[in-house]
Amino acid sequence: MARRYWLMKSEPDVYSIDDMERDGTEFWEGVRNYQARNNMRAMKKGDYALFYHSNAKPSGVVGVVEIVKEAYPDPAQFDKKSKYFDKKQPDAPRWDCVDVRFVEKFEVLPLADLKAEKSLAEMAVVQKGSRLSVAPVSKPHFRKVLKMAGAATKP
DNA sequence: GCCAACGTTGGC
DNA sequence: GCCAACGTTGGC
Repeated sequence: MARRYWLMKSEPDVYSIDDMERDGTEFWEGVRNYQARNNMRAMKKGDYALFYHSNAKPSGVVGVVEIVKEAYPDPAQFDKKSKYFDKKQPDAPRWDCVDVRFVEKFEVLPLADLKAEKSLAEMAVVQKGSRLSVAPVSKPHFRKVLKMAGAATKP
């Protein structure tokens, strides 16, 4: 099965690419949107994802991570102390997370640059009002973004 | 901080 | 099942 590609958003105030680099491997908790969750469930070990900073100055792609563990129930949904605790269904897991490993960090490639690049017009993150925090990325788009970012990672 | 674009909830 | 109200995301 060929490797697939994704984009994962995180607010740097909550969890940044620098945190990712420091931690090396981390579980991607707190996804509370069904479409995003379903995308995570489709992830396979070895897939690559663009690490995207949202609500940042500027927002944009800042690095690459690799999926190292496929979807399993997000422990945060059972944790009363977590802000991701699921009050509605604490006994019936609805939410999943995956484990990701830091691969590369680069200079932020701003959303404005992605929007200005015509060949990326179909990419989910540049669509108006896109709120999807975990989205698939086509191989050509993934390659293009890496190239624009001057990344060392080879798809 | 504002607000557009969604997604979810809940009354009916 | 409809849809208004509400909550959240995220660019600017």
